[in-house]
Amino acid sequence: MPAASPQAPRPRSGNRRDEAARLAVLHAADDLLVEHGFGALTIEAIARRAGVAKQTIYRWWPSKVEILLDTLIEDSDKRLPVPSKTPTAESIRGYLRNFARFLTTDPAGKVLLALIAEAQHDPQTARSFRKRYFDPRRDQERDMIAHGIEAGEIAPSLGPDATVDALLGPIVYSALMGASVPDGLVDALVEDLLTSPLE
Amino acid sequence: MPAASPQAPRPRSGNRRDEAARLAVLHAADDLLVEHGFGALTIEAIARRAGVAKQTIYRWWPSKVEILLDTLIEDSDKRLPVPSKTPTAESIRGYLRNFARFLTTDPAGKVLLALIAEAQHDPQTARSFRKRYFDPRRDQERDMIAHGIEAGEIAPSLGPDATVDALLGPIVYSALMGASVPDGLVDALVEDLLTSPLE
Amino acid sequence: MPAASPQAPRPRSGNRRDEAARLAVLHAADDLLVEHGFGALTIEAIARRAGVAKQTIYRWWPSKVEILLDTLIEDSDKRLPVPSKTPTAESIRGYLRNFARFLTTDPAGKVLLALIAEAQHDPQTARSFRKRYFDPRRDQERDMIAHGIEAGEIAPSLGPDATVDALLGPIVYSALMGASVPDGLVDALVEDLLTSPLE
Amino acid sequence: MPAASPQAPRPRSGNRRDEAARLAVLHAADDLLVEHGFGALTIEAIARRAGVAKQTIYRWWPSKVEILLDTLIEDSDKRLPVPSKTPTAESIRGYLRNFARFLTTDPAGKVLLALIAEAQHDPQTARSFRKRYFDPRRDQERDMIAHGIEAGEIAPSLGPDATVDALLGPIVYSALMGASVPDGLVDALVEDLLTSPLE
DNA sequence: TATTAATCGAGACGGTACGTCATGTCTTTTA
DNA sequence: TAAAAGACATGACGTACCGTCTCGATTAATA
Repeated sequence: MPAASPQAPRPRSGNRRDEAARLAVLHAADDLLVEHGFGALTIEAIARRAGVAKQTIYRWWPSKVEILLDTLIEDSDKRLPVPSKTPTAESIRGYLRNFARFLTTDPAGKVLLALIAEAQHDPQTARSFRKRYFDPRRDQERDMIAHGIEAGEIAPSLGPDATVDALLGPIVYSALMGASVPDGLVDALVEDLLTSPLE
Repeated sequence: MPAASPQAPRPRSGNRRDEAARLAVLHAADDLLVEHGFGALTIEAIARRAGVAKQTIYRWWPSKVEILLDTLIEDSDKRLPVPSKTPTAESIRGYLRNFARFLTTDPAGKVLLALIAEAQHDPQTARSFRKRYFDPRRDQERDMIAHGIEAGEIAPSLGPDATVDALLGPIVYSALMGASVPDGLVDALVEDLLTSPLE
Repeated sequence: MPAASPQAPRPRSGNRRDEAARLAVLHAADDLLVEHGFGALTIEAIARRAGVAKQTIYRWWPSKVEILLDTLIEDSDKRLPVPSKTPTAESIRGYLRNFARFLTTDPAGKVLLALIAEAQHDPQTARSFRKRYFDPRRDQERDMIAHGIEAGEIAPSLGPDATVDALLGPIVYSALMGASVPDGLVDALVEDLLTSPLE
Repeated sequence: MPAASPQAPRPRSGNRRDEAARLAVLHAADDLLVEHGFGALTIEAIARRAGVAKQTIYRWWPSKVEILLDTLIEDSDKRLPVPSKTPTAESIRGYLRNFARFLTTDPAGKVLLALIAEAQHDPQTARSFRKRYFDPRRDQERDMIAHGIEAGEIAPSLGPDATVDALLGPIVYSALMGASVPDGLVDALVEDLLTSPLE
């Protein structure tokens, strides 16, 4: 009835995948990362915290990175949507500010930074991260810029892809270096990069 | 001439620190990172490869990160100097192009990316990286921009610090995502960000 | 059917303790002690020789001494039984001769000597040795003497406990000093100590 | 005059062997054994405690066992002399009582027990222990018994060597097992073993 | 009176073993 | 068939000592 108090052990599942176990793993991974850092994010610790057998994790996820990707994709779809219609300089600036906030404040931002980091250490992570997170999102961001150009809202001197790098790069770079990202930086980037020098 | 053939074991040092052992460790760490990735970079593996006892590593370095920092600092001082005099848009573009090349091509660039990554995973690494590498270099980069402004060579719309982020961020971001960094991106960044919109 | 050739790796166990691993450890420890001495008896060497992970040893035994105690108890129950019924001077002499043979000839005797030795070096070993081996066996030996007295078979001038020391002490002492223990010594001890001076 | 306060470091020696260093090593080894057990008796610890360089120890002693032998020989010559003249049952009993006291109470007794133990673990120790300590002392003890027989003071049924084993064995055995050695045991051994049954 | 030679404290060095931890695979038991 | 439990082989962790070595200083005997 009261749905899984910590005392009463989650009921064993039977022969279908146990959704409660899946969620317990995702939350445990998220919590461990935020609370104790990537170093504490071991399969053993996740299993311990989730109250789940290691084998259950290995059965459904090939690595801890995939667990993080699951949480990241879900969270960033929810809290960091790419504006898809009416892409104006204004809405783009809004996205960038949200992106900066996400990276520096949101717990899910820690997950993104951790995955960017882990992708440097491990090629399989790099592949999976690009395929499941980065490439789809980059496509949306590129489209955002491209549509803005088509609509005459913006006139960057760089191509859409390079423009995305030029806008997001500084934000990510600052966040990686542990610095905050002031709104002024975002505003100035939008000003300098999205407005044609001829205007 | 005779000087340490590979057969003849490196002469034991005695009372003072053994420079040969120090270099062997630095090179082993560098090589392992480049050849087999950060995952293979264990103290045991470094010791094995360098032909050095683990204790010798622990005696002189508090962590493998510090070993990498030693190599990075040495290499980037050598191969990625920040232009200190006559900072013109031209020389700044040269530095940025060199930076892009360093990050994407130079083995030491892998070290830098690995350290940026590891700094996300471990706060102590973050501290050490900032203190020993990032902060001093950032100071030089900021000065480069500031002197350029004073000399009237450039007129960015952002402050010196933000300008550095805006220039380096996209390069780092692209490299982190595994992309190459075309000269065109660098040139356009310089064009858009260093030249006053009024000119 | 052919049951674990050396090539075919021992089948992994699963949930329950692996009896094959347990035996492999006991035999490896025994063999190493006999072949290369106590100095070669390291946990690493036992694990290596048994084809077992160190952790498997640490999981089940708190120290290498306990491994030796396991083998000693099993072996001495089997090959050095204390005569429990009809304790005559004759049967006691038989036990003492067997004891001398065990100490000087039987591989398990080396284990006993090693444990007596290690008990001098380490209090925890001393405790464990007394509790698991010495005290129970001493109880049996004392009973043997006491029953012999009750039955009128022997009439030692010392109490049962001291009689045990007086009989076993010289044998152990000789063995510790690397000397053989001639039957004559045993016989004379029995003659002098178990027979009442009045007879 | 005040001779080496702990603050003022012992003066460096120069060309000749430094007697102060030698004594410092012997005392440090002794103290460490008594205070912290054989396990704490490492060359490093001895050097640390003695305020001496490791090399100084290795220069003069081939192993820590030889250090202990040095102290043991000196101490037992002083505090456990074998009665050399007028060996009566009485003086022999006195020696045995002293021996029991030495083993169970005297710090040097700990050294003897430790060496007996270590001799079981290491053949080189066994050789050195026999040659430097056990054999010479055994010679004296055998002579003691033999002279007593010649003088008609005692009439053991065993030969001199076996008599020594029969007398000392129980004492050593009890001490090794951590038990005290009551005077009664000694007296009874003397009574039973040194007096001819015919008397 | 210098020089030589041995000793000393100090401590770096290449190693081995320690006892702990996480990995990913496996098996048993329960539902 | 899934899941909890947990044993297993593997291998890295960071620490402690091992025994060897080289240093610079000290001090006594030799030249």
